[in-house]
Amino acid sequence: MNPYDHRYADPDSYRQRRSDFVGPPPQMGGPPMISRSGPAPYGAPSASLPGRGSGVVSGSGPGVYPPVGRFDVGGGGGRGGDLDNISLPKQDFGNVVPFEKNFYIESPSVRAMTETEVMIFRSRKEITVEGHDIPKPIRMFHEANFPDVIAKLGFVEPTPIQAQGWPMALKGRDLIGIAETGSGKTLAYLMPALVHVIAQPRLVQGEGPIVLVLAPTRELAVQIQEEALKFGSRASIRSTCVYGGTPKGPQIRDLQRGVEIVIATPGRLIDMLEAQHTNLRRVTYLVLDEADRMLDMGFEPQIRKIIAQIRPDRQTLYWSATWPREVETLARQFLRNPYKVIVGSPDLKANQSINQVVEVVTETEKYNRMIKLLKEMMDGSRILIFVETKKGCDHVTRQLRMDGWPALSIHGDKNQAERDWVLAEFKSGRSPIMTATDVAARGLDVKDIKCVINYDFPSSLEDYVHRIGRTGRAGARGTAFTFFTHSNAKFARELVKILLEAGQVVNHTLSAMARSSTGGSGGNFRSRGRGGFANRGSISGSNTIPIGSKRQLW
DNA sequence: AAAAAAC
Repeated sequence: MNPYDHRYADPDSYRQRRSDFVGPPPQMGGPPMISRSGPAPYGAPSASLPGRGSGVVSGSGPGVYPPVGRFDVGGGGGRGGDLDNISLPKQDFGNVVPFEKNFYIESPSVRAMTETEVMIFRSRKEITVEGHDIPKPIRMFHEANFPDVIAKLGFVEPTPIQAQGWPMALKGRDLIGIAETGSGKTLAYLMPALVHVIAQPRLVQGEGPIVLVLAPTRELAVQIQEEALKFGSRASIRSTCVYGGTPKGPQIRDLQRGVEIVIATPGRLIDMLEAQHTNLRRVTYLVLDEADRMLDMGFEPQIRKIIAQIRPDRQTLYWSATWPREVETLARQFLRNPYKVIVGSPDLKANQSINQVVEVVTETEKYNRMIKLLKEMMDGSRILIFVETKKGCDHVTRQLRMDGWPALSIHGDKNQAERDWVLAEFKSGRSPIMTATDVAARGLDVKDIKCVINYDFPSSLEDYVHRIGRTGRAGARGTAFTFFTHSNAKFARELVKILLEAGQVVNHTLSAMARSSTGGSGGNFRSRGRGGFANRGSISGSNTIPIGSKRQLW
């Protein structure tokens, strides 16, 4: 029996409710209804995809796709910079009421583990731990001693990050959790979050959330909340998602009715705080998902602002698949005596169940190369194509459609209604090809993505790892094709390391580039990305390596 | 020489 189970003895007083933000609200003029009969024949689009409210496509071209391009520029105005100028009222945490955060009850079976058994378990699961007073890992779900109300969810064996992360998080300690994409990180922090909420005094009118989860994209925030709803509802724990590009009304309503868990993107949350639609005075469990991204230059000022609103004795948890050395110092500014748990190699690592194929090509060869790949692969399963810029993304999408491929694109210059719609089309398989910028690089869990194509190499190796991690999820296998040009030479060495570590065959042109490249780790994380010129001249000729045959690919 | 994140 868990000592905290008696709290919230009257779960009925919690009105469980689904948020209604999924799907384009009509007032936004979202993509209209789709009428289709049966799956689209590939290579010959017969689907009558809708035009958008105001911008119906001219009838020329193959099929009537929604226009490629941006629909919502101008309306939104500048995000980012402006946000950094907002200052929120300073909070006084001098006299806060203490709260409970240590809920871990070590099971007898866990206590019985000898140090040797613990070592063997950790080494077999490739778990590395740091910190003081580290709890033993659990081997079975029931050993976490979750409250009954959330314990009966049918789990048997926790994933490695959960096996070690749950006891750590349940102890109420700060935590840096690093594990590859698709390894169960969301539940690794959501389950302890539910336990945490159950043990806190009930919310009263005017109080903000107890748990705050921050995420770098709107789609990811929505996805996390879907999980929070799925598992929180059993314990009558309410959650909502606060993010931009969608009307504020419903979000304000949720916040004011009271929600124990808020999942948010930083901009809209700051907006809500400024307008005093909510406050963070009751937040005692803070999660940064994709934490390295949340702490990079674009986000850091906003994160600082938000964290300054939260009591310093909170529990703070960072999660990511990638954790560049350079963020650690900054990251620890917001942590107290944290644990660190790493699953797999502490180096930058890719998911082992992904076949990674890198081709060295020239810019002009990319498109035709991709078409060849698509022809080999296209059987209706999902293919995700990453392009570096929004403009490039539109360009590739337009080209694909003109050639008859059922492609839709998602990026940050499209309005949220279209982003939601495109993602839904891709998830359902109605539109099996999605082109995207890095808005889709992190965290998105779409089932059965057969293949990721990096049409452009990303601006960091962390992004590479996240992008290819959209395939090969939850134990399935996947393939990632990457076009690599001379201008990417500075990444060659590190890329080869990642490939070797994942047991991949490295093509010799890339090896040659790695040997002659001056590029080290790609520079400092916080200034990485742009700048730096490739080491040209050391590579001669165009060295396209033929891609493998079909059977080799999956 | 970028993406993302508010209105």
